[in-house]
This record gives sequence, structure tokens and C-alpha cells, in this order.
Amino acid sequence: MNTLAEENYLKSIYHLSVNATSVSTNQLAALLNTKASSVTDMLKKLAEKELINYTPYQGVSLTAAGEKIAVNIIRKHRLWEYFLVEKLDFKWDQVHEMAEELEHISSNELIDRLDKFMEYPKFDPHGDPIPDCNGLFKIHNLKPVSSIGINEGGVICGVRDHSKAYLQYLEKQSLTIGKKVTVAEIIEFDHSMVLHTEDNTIQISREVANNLLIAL
Amino acid sequence: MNTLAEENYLKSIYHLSVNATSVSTNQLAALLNTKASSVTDMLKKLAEKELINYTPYQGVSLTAAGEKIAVNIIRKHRLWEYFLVEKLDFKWDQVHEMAEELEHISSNELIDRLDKFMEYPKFDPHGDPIPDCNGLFKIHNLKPVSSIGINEGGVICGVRDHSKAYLQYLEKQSLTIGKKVTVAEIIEFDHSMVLHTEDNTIQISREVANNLLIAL
DNA sequence: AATGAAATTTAGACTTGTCTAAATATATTA
DNA sequence: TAATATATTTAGACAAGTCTAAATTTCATT
Ligand SMILES: [Mn+2]
Ligand SMILES: [Mn+2]
Ligand SMILES: [Mn+2]
Ligand SMILES: [Mn+2]
Repeated sequence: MNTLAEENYLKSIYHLSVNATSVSTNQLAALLNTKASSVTDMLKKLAEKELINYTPYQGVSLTAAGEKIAVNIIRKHRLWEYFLVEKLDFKWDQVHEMAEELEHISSNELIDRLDKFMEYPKFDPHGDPIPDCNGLFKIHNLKPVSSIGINEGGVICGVRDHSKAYLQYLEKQSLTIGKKVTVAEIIEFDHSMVLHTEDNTIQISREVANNLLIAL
Repeated sequence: MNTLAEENYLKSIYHLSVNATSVSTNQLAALLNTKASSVTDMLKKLAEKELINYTPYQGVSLTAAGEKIAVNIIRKHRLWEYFLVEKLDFKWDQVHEMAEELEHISSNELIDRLDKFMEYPKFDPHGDPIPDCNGLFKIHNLKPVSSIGINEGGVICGVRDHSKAYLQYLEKQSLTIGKKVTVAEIIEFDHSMVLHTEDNTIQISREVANNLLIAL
């Protein structure tokens, strides 16, 4: 249907579109680890296929058809990640690279059966919502820990940074999905925070707090 | 590591090597659905990488390194097929195309964990042996039903033809892996055979008998 | 409004894997 | 053994996806 490269471009445009109406060539080049000139070439092809709205120099957005494909790729990515963690016992910091390959396995019947086999999970191991077979999913309204005040708190439901280093750090601190945390203290000097969890007390940097998402 | 195309060539050379010491360009072209000239190009690349022994005009064979890669691809293919049938409830005639894609997922850790998850199956849904993580597997010594005589029989343990049409036909006749069959009659005119199974009696053509493998 | 910087596109090239058509080598068979 | 048929390789081309370097457009600043 679509090539692996096309699918990756559509997915990247989708992710970058979350915080903007239009996505630039350079943003895509950075995310996809390619050169801007390569991006321009591909944008022409995707526009030709009517998967994106592209006006030279003006950035791109997905068409309805393009968004449908992008969401389907994301559905596959997250379901495979869930499978790897829940069925094959991988850690949440180990699955992304494998899912980057698995998301391009074409069969929708396969992914729908995998979904059923795992009893229709709603969130992937990183707390991201899994679109259902119609592409529908709820957008959790989450806040970074860094945005809340003393004695406020909530349940960890997601992360902004999906890097191995960040996920491993959180794991070590037991700051994992589902854990309840409360802000006990905010250090004025560097905005680091002292958190109370069910088990213990930990101090995290502003950087860490910024990327840790909770539901109030 | 190796490209998808390279992996498919190595796998095809492996399969064709079962019945011969050397594999020809045209044999590969036929199996891979390409032109002989394309095959020649790829053989040069694989020889350059020392994955095959190639002398122009004289056919090819796998080196030890090439065979190792080929067996690993086959291990992945068969484990994924087993997964699709045993865990996701696909029929044995539905899984080959999906496995053709899944076999190229690179992680060996993934496949080893999948193997463990399924409790180390020894045969795929078509009765083919699954190599273990060291590439080792037992070669069943099977015979086609067409080669045995009246009142002889055995247990169905494999098929030579993996086509959808053939597998669906066998399924409909309940001639599936594990079933015990005995030859009740051989029709002289066209060499078709009457088989007794546990449940009933069926007549199959020579063509069907030729592709159905049993252990005595 | 003019100028310089930054972003983007174009031009031309390269790699992988494929193709057709032509050339060459091997096998067959008379 | 010579002619013919078949198998294989070579030559030249093409599509996809990428790159570097150069040209162009847009943006920011004066
Ligand atoms: Mn991921
Ligand atoms: Mn994820
Ligand atoms: Mn198969
Ligand atoms: Mn099989």
C-alpha cells in the first residue's frame, strides 16, 4: 500500500501536528534524522498521493486520508509495545525500537486479532492511548508534575520523553505508570521537587518533573 | 544487518539447496518471482559479502555464514506462524504471507522471548521443524502418502505444497497434522487413493497424495 | 524598504534493487 | 563436431530514497 518511508513521514507529521496546525520541513528533517532536501522530495510524493496538504515554503498538514494512515501506524506501534511488555516481559525502555519495525507489518487483521488477544488495552506501556480499530481514542488531559504546587499531586499516567535513559531513570526511582505522587517541597534555587510516593520520598530535577505527566 | 532482499535470497537458496548441492540462477528467479538478470546482480553482492559460494554460470551454494542467516530467518518465519495459529487463532492457510513480513523483524531477543512465551514449539503449523536459538532442528524422515502401499499408513506430519488452495482443501477433508491415515485402496487408472482416517473414508488424487507427508 | 540570516527548494549525484534487450557461455542433439 | 537451444551474464535504464551544494524564498532587523 504505502512504503515504509512514507509511513514514517506520515507518522512524524502526525506527531508534530499535535502542537501546531502546520509542520515545517526542518522539523521533519530533525525528527526523521534526514536532510531538509530529502524531506522536500518526499513531501512532493505525499502531496501527489493526496495524503498531505503541501504548499512550498508553507509547511504541511495531513489530509483526512493521511491522518487515517498515521493513526493506524500509531495503533500498531502501541499495541506491539503493549504485547512486548505484557506478554514477552520486556521493560518499558526496551520496546520502542522493536515497535518501530513491527508497526509496518501490513495486516490489519493481524493487529485486530492481537488487540483481541490482549483484551483491547487502552494505553501502551508509556501511558499513551491506543487507537481502536476505527482510529478512535481518548486524549487524557495530563499535566507535567512541574506545573503543580505544594501538597498537590496525582497519578503518573504518561511521559513526554520516551528516551531509554529517562525511562530507566524513572524505573529505578519507581516512578512508573499508576504510581501516586504528591509534591512535598519545591526548591526555589533550581525548581527541583521533593515528591512523596506510596513507598518513599524522592527528589527530582525540574527537567525530570517537566517530562513526567500526571492525572489530577 | 542484511537487507530484506538479501534475506529473501539467502532463504530461497537454502530452500532450494535441500534437494541439490548447487542452486541455479533460473531456479532462484522462479522462486523469487524476479528476472534472472536481477538474480545475477544480487548473487554478486552476496558473494562479495561471503554469504554464498558463486562461480559465474555454475550456480551457488551457501557459505556457513549464509546458512546461519538463512536458518535464523526460517526460525523466525516458523515461530511467527506458530504464534499466529496458536495464539491469534488464524488458520494454517492464512499465516504464510504475514510470516513473510514478520520474519524480517530484526531482534533476536524478541524471537527468543516469543519462543519461550510459546514454550519452545518444535514444529510449525504445517509440520515443518522450528530451528532452536542455536539453529538446530531435527529433520523428520517423512514420506509422501503416494509412496506407500495398501493397508499401510501413518500420521500426517507435513505438507510439500504450502499453497492456500492445497491447505484449505486438506482442512476441509480433515487431513490435518496429527491425523492418522491408512491406505485402503489404490485406483490403478489415475493412482488416486482411498484413505481411511479415524473419522471417515476419503478419496484423494495422486497430486494430493504426493504432497501429503506422513511418518510411518 | 533594504539587507542579511534562516528556511526551503532545486539540481545533480549516488545506492539498492529491479527491468529489458543484447551478448556470451553452456548444454543438447543431430 | 557443428548447429541450435537454453541458461546466464552484461549493458544500460529506471524508481525510490537519500545526499551535498547551489539557488531561491521567506523572515527578521534595521
Ligand atoms: Mn514507542
Ligand atoms: Mn509507547
Ligand atoms: Mn510459511
Ligand atoms: Mn510453515
